[in-house]
Amino acid sequence: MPELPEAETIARTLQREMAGAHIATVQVARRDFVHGDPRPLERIAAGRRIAHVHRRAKRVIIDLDDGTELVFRLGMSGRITLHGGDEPLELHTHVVFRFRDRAFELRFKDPRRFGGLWCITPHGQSAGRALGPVGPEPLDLPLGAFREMLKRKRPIKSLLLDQALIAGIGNIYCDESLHRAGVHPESPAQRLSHDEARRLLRAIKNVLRSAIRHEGTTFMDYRTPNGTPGGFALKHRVYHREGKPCRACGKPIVRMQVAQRSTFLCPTCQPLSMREEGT
DNA sequence: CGCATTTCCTGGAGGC
DNA sequence: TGCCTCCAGGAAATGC
Repeated sequence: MPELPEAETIARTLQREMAGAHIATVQVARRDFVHGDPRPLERIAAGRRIAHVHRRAKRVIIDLDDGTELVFRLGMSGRITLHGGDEPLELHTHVVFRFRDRAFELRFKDPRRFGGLWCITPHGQSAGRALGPVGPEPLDLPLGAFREMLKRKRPIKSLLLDQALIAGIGNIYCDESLHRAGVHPESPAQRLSHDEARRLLRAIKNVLRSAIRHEGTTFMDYRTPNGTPGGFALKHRVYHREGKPCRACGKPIVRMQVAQRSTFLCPTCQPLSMREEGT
C-alpha cells in the first residue's frame, strides 16, 4: 500500500537510475489506465529524455525534457519496477517504457487498477479525469498551519486521510502517528489540545521520516523498484497488531472502524481528546 | 459546505 | 483440494 514513504523511495531510486535516460519506445497495454493528454502516450514520450524524477503526495512524477510530466498514481497495488527486457511481462502490466541507453525497462503494473498514469503536457489538452486537489506536504507543514487544519469537527483520523487537506498519509502511517502521539483516532479534530496537536504533527513527521529511511513498509504488494521489500513493518506499534500487547503499556491493541477504514489503536495510550472549545 | 456512503478492482484469506 | 464469500485499500462520485 504505497503511501508517501513508498512513493519517496520509488522516486529516489528512479532518479538515481533513470535520470538522463533516453526513452526509445512506450507500450500501453491498457489505454484506460492512461489519462490526461488524449494523444497516444507512445508518441508523446518516445524520443524524449527523462529530466528528473520526484514525488508529490503519494505520486511519483517523471519530468521529461520537453516539460511533460508523467504522474504515476499507485493506488494500493500499483508497482513501478525495473526489469531486464528478457523477463516475461507480469500479469496486469499496463505500461512499459524502454530506453536507448539503459539495459532495463520500466514497468508499471497495477492488478487492482486503483492507480493510473496521468500525462500532463505543457500546452496539452487537459482531457480525461483530472487529478484531485492535494494539500500541503506534511514534512514541510508548520504547526500553525496544522492547527488551522484542525478547526473541524471530523474525527482526526478522517482528516489526516483527506488528501485535499494534508498530502501523502494513508491508513498505516495515520494509525502509527496517532499512537505515537497518544491521540484517539475518533477524537474530533477541534478538540485536540495545543499539546496534542504539537505531538501529533511531530509524530507524523518522525514516522514518515523513519519509514523513508527504512524504504517504506511491505505487507503484501509493495517493493522498491529493484524488488527489495521495505523494512518498516518491524517498527509498527499498532498496525495489523490486533490483540497483541501495546509496545508502550502492554494492554491489547484494539481494532475498530473509523472513517470506513480498519483502525488499530491502544485505548489506554490513546484517550479521546475532550478539550472544550475556546480553551 | 461538511460529512457519510458507495463504487471501482483483484488476489489472498478463511470457511466449509 | 476446491469452491465460495469476504475483505483490503485510495480517492472519486454520489447521497443527505
